[in-house]
Amino acid sequence: MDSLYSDIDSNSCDFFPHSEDEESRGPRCASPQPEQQQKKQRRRGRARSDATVQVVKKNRRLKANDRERNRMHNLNDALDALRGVLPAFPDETKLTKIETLRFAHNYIWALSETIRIADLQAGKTGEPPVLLSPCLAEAPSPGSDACSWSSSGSSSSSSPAYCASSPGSPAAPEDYSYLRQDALYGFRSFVPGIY
DNA sequence: TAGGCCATCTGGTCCT
DNA sequence: AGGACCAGATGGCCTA
Repeated sequence: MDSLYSDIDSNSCDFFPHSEDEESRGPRCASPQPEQQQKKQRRRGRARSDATVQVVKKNRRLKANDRERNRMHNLNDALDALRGVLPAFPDETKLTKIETLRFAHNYIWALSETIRIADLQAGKTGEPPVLLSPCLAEAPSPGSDACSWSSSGSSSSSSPAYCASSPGSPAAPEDYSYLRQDALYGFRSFVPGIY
């Protein structure tokens, strides 16, 4: 990497001719040459243009690296924003990238299920449908105590517990443990073939 | 020390 | 042509 630039520095006279005229006449620093030296000079001229191309390529690469870095930073910012809207875990450990995506996926699924079951129950009882349980509606804010996210408690992917059965009486926090458990560990049973 | 996670670089491909 | 996107490679840091 340094060698490229050190070449340029050491041969700065041969690079970046001031004009096309000078280019056609040969290197600026060159003195009148016999034929053999002129051939040599042509080779040097070729080498010079090659090196110029190298420099241009190098600059493009550096710019591309910079863009790629920014792109990845944007991606990480978006991932952080996603972590911000997901329920915070009691242990406050930062989710890895893959965990964040998996958890978000399952969290959306769980919310959808909550709506679906609430709709079903509303249809049974004749009550107006409950879109979101009071508990779950408050739960997503990180650090919120409205629904603490217990790592203990029973979890069942086939028959998860919901606190929306009685809108006026939020269920125990343990009812949401399946969310966390399934999000990170039992996720595959929910969405087969996602991996 | 091995394995996981991450940031960065890089070359290829596609799109505008 | 240049930028965006992607995947592979690499090296550093951290943890069990």
